[in-house]
Amino acid sequence: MDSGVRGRPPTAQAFVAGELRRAITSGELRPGAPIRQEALAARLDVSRVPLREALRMLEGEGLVEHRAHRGYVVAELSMDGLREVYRIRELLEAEALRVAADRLAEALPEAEEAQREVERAAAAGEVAAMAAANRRFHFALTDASGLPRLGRLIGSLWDATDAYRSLYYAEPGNRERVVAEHRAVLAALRAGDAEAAVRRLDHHRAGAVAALGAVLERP
Amino acid sequence: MDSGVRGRPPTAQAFVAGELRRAITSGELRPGAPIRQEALAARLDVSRVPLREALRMLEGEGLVEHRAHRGYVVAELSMDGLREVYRIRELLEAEALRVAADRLAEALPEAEEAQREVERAAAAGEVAAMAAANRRFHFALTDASGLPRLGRLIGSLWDATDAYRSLYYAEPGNRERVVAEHRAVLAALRAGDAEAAVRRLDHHRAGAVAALGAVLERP
DNA sequence: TGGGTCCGGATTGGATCCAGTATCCACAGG
DNA sequence: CCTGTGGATACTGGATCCAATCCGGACCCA
Repeated sequence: MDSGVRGRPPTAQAFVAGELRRAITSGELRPGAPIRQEALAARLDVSRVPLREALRMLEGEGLVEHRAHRGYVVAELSMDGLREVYRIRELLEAEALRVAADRLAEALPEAEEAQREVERAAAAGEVAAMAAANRRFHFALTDASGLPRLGRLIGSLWDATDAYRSLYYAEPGNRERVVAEHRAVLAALRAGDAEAAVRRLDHHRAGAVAALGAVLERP
Repeated sequence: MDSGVRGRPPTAQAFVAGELRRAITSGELRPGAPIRQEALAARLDVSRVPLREALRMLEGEGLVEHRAHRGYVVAELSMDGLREVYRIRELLEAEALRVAADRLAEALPEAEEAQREVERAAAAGEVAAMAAANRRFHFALTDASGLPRLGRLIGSLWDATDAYRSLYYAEPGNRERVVAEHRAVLAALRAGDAEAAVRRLDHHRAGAVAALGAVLERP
């Protein structure tokens, strides 16, 4: 038995992939930034081989892009791309919620717990913590569908915008809006009204698109 | 300038990825079969490094699965998984068609061309050619939406069932059914009725699920 | 006889080294 | 002054070699 260190991945690839996800979603690596393999590998204390495999994983998740002989770049999102991602999320998350309709009561405690953390982090201005809790909130709902592929797909759509999400959480107004919209969703869920929850999630997303668009259109 | 050889990929990874896709979708590599890296690398005359990166790509596309220190396996699909994939396709392809509604006239020639090839291959019993033409047919429609992410997503859902599709094309009855259903879709498109096309595509998919289910439930 | 342990082969994961390609800049020519 | 060409350089892509892990079977012991 090894551990004591809690859950360090069993392969270097997995470790590197995790670190890169964190760096990208936290804004440490900005969209559009090129990824210099040698430097990164040295920094993480692995060779370039597992780094490259990790980058291929992230490419599949839409977090980075690759061009032959020119290397990897942190994925950028155009305004059109942003709208597309959110439109697809609208379709898939609505489906997830409808499938989960009868099981939503079971998912509620988890969502409420996540929401408490969202509110705490929002008030404290802890952007990274808020992003993480926000994700927990939403996935508590969609995962209740019990459809693993659907969940993974929705997850990858979230990933595609994570790099920007932390940027727009930086503004207090956006954080407050998110908190309020989450509460509206929760209210619908407590009332057992899945369709109302779907509508309020749509509204929530529309707000996010507007705010993200503002972030995205500046340098 | 090099060529003459038509379009051999610029990297070994891309070449290997292409070969693997072909092998999997053609049924040469069966679902559930383990992938022995050394043997495959030797067979394709590359080292294991580009092979592993190619496998990571295919993992992102859902064609293979990976477990640490135990290697890659051609992805298997349960009956539930199959239904899930087709349900998601239903949502996304309907969206693509609706977005493309006004541009469908432009996409028609490509679709009709593909359909001619589908019919030829169906009659000749050329399974692989039929699978390829079938894909061209469907993507002529969805690509008309002009939404690249949506197109890629739908593509990856197709990939997930490709390994089985060629198995069920092996039966003449299934081939004839596909041809007939495609004709119905085309008729709706020629009439400029996108909603009717959506309904007929739904019907087409339902037929596929039934037939695939039969294939999937036997050894 | 059943179960657990330990060893050996096979296979995957990782590091280092080498080759090929793209980019950038200097410089020649118009 | 601008354009195009050539070469230097830095980076990515690939091959080989080594280490770590898993799996099957023999063996020992209760």
